[in-house]
Amino acid sequence: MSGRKPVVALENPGVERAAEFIRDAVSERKVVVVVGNCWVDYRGRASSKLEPGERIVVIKEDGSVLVHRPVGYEPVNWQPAGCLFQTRVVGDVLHVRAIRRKPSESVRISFDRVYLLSAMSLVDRGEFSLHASEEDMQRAILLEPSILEDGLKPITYEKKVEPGFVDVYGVDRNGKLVVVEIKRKTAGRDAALQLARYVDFVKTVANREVRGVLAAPRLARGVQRLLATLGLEFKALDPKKCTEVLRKSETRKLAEFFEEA
Amino acid sequence: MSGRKPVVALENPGVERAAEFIRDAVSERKVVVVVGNCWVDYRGRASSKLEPGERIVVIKEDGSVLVHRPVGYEPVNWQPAGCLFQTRVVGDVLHVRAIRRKPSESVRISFDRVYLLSAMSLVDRGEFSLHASEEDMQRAILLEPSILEDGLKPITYEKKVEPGFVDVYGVDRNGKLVVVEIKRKTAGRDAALQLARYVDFVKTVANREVRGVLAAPRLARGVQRLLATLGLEFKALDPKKCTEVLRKSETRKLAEFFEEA
DNA sequence: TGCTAAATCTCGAAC
DNA sequence: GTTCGAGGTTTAGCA
Repeated sequence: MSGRKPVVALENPGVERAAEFIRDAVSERKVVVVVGNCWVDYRGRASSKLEPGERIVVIKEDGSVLVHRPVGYEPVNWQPAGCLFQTRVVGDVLHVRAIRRKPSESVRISFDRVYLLSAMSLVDRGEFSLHASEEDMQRAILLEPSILEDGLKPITYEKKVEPGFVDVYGVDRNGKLVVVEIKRKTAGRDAALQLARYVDFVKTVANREVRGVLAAPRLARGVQRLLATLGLEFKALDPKKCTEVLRKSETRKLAEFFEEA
Repeated sequence: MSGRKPVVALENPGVERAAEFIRDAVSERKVVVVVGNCWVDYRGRASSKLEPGERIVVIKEDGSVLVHRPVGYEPVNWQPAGCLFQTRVVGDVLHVRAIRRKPSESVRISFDRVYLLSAMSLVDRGEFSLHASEEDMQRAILLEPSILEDGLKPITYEKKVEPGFVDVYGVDRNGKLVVVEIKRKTAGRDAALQLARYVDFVKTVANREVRGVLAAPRLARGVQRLLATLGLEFKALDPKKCTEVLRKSETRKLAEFFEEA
């Protein structure tokens, strides 16, 4: 732990020193950050020219490049992962060129001054998750059933059936019963089978046709076919859209909703 | 020039020192770059959680924030310009919170170690231009006339006529003469009137019917009606599509093209 | 101000 | 590999 030095930084290196440093760092798959006065020429899907100014340039270990001005969310120039790099000095100017195949394009960044140059070996295994709880998604459907399908009218939720609880239970625009199973992330075979059991149970109790709808951000591989076999349906439901619905209707309470309906 | 120090950097500052440094830099509207081990919680249009890992965080002078992992073009977390910042230390953890109103959201970045911390006053007045010159668009039409309309056959280009030069001059699928006027951006009334003059000239010389086509990314307001009045046509032509055509056919030379035709 | 269309879109999954 | 669709999309152009 104490032996590791994740970041090495140089202040105001000459362009020759900087070129050497960048070449080494890129070949060692390190992340490189360069702050300096530069201009940029891009040619590929489109073409662009950026006149000189002071910017931050990031070269990542996967070969992606970002040129950031002092303002703005977006990079002014960039290149996605997979670039090859050429670094060389011509006169007093350091040229860093990122080359990409398919589509064939290149970004050339030219520095006449480098203020800060650093190379880093970053360890980042942290998981990233976008969440919207299953309960959030359920509440969103109850508040705004049209996000699932037009004309859907929820009757109850968390209804007890044989094997467990039906997430949402309602009637579609044609008066047909609908059982909805919600998954907050990719729905697997288990979700499909669980829904099938619920549908079967409701069918025997109600003694009429029942639709089964699996609502999830996406389906796992092969589950679409399984659903077809089971006579069930899939409806893509974006957790973020649910969060939006909740935010917009956060003044309306669930209780009020059912009173109105 | 020699007195200006655009970038100040600290290596391995403690979190207390880092907090103070960031507070000062942000209040002075400097750009701040932090490299360290951090985790991120976002709540707003959606919600997200990023487990600990080593990343690069950039806070720009306009109040935008970027959290970059060691790979990938896109930031894993971010916030657009206009954020307010809270920086504080709790225990041994440095929390930087970016708050945005409308939509109300916040990103909290928590560091337990900072490897590199720098603040910079960058001067960037350089102009950025995405180009596809009018000449590029002309060459694209000559190489691939179908991007304008099927069956179009160019005869010459830059043809001298009374008031100037016709960009492209050709014959359509029905053998009718066509005069094309190209504009690389929104075409205004002037472009329409210029085209009208060219068409009139060619009509008097050729003594037969002549179509006038204005090729541009779009029309300014009211120009569509003016074109109709003048008996001219508009064809949307995307500069980027032209660049694509040129890239795909860059081995074919213009001369060869005319020899083949 | 809100909507619509484009972006050097990027990114990932399905086919 | 290519195509298709979503994104905390963002951003720019108009009604």
